[in-house]
Amino acid sequence: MSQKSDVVAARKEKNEQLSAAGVALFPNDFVVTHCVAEIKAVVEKSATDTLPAASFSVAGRMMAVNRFGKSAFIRFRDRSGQMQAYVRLDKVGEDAYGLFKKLDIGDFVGMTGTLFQTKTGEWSLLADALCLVSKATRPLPEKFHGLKDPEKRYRQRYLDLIMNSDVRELFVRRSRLIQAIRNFLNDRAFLEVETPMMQPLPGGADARPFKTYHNSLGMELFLRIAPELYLKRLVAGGFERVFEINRNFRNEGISTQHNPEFTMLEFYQAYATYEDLMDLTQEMFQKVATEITGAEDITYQGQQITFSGSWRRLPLLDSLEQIAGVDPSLFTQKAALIDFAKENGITFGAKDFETIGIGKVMTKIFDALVEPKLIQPTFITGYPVEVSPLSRRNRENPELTDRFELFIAGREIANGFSELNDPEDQKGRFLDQLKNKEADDETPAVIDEDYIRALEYGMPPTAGEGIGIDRLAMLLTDSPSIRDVILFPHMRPAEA
RNA sequence: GGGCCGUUAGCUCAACUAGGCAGAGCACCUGACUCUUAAUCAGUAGGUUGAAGGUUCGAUUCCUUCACGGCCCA
Repeated sequence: MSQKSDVVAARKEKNEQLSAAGVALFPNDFVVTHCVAEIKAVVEKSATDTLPAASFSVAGRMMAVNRFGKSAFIRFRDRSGQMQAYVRLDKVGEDAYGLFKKLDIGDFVGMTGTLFQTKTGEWSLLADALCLVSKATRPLPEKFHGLKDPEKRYRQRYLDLIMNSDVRELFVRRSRLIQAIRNFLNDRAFLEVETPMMQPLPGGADARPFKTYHNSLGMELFLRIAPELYLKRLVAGGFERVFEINRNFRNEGISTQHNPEFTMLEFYQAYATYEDLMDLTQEMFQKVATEITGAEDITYQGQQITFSGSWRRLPLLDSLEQIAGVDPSLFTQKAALIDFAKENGITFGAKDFETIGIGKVMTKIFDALVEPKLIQPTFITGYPVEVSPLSRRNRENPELTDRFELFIAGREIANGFSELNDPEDQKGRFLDQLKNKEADDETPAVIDEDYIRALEYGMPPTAGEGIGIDRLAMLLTDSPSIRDVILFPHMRPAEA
């Protein structure tokens, strides 16, 4: 047996001894009157030379103990912070001190006492009483180096959170980010809704879905790849401003940018256009960044990024010309454009090569040569109809759509467009999509007729947008990997 | 899917280059200590070196396969 088991076995034996001596290992009757932050606030308010006479009852996890025989310092932590307590035999008495001597780092203790200042000036709790609140049977990782192994940090996130305060703060920040977005949209009369995660037809994006099965209905269902088609049904239903912050599932590769399930904000606003949403997005990011980081400028992986001011808006074709160096005369010559792509090391699947449209070639070139260079927030506009099956056509150039994507730090962060609300055009686009779809049995080869029907009842002109919350969280927490901003990133099962 | 790197005590890491008894710090256990904060001092104990196989008198070290993870690429 390993040492770990020996430590655990030793602690279990100790637990039995404590139980036999009448000590409850997991009581729930300790009454907490203050959290650490509240106690610290009391200290702040008091005159420095006045001892607050009040008594405080506080509970927390023991993170470190310095023992001196008949007294000891404990560093303990609760949700609000960490502080120190001083436990003395002559204050807590023989029984409590005897119990305390048997406690381990990692245990939860409850203490009642008054405040005093140590020789070094640190305000500490002088315990009058101490009890065990919850016993830890496994030892915590080492206090100084903590837990570093990334695999263990992701698999046992609870340990990561116990040991690494920066991780704890990061996830608090993520939570605040989502709250800030929610407030921003609520303030603008958007209604938060929930739409199906399990869908009979996976739609609203181009991605491979996860399949599942409903036993009593005897039917196949798909985890959603996007909520889009349902949210627009709601707009047709009269909810003119809706949003949803929830999980999407895509059955594709895993990387520092991709987790199989990820969090997406989608919102729809009737009587708005994609241009309105660019303004709104800019405002949202500026407000949220200020709220979360305290400034409109951030540093991401060593790069200075500023959200302030008005962001660059660049048509896709112009970006290909200016940043990728594509001669505009190629924009109408598919073969020549493919040659350009190949010269630049862009590969096409053999099947792709026959059926690929010129719009798709353009976006491939864009992905390879333009996207990585868009460090400062940039809206790329005017995507080809071919790659935008749900977007409204541009009035002047019906081969392009009224759509934008937002890029920051070389990554796609958001995607928005004026919605296509012409049911005939929409149906035609769905049918085209179906025609060009690679033959696979992953997804049903049928179109979402009910969505078409909803459009046939009439949907007001609307603009909608999706924002990747995980990627935004990465930016605002300076995290290199999406796993760092997802509490439980997907992992293969550990070896038995 | 491909390339590179990693996996050694509960945790953080040595030992591998050039094969020769697997080590340290912290944690644990025993003892001392009533102002420490990586407390200190003394002592004890803790290992299937990710798994399987191969080469060898001898493998943590070299080779092969596999598992899991990290980074990069597709």
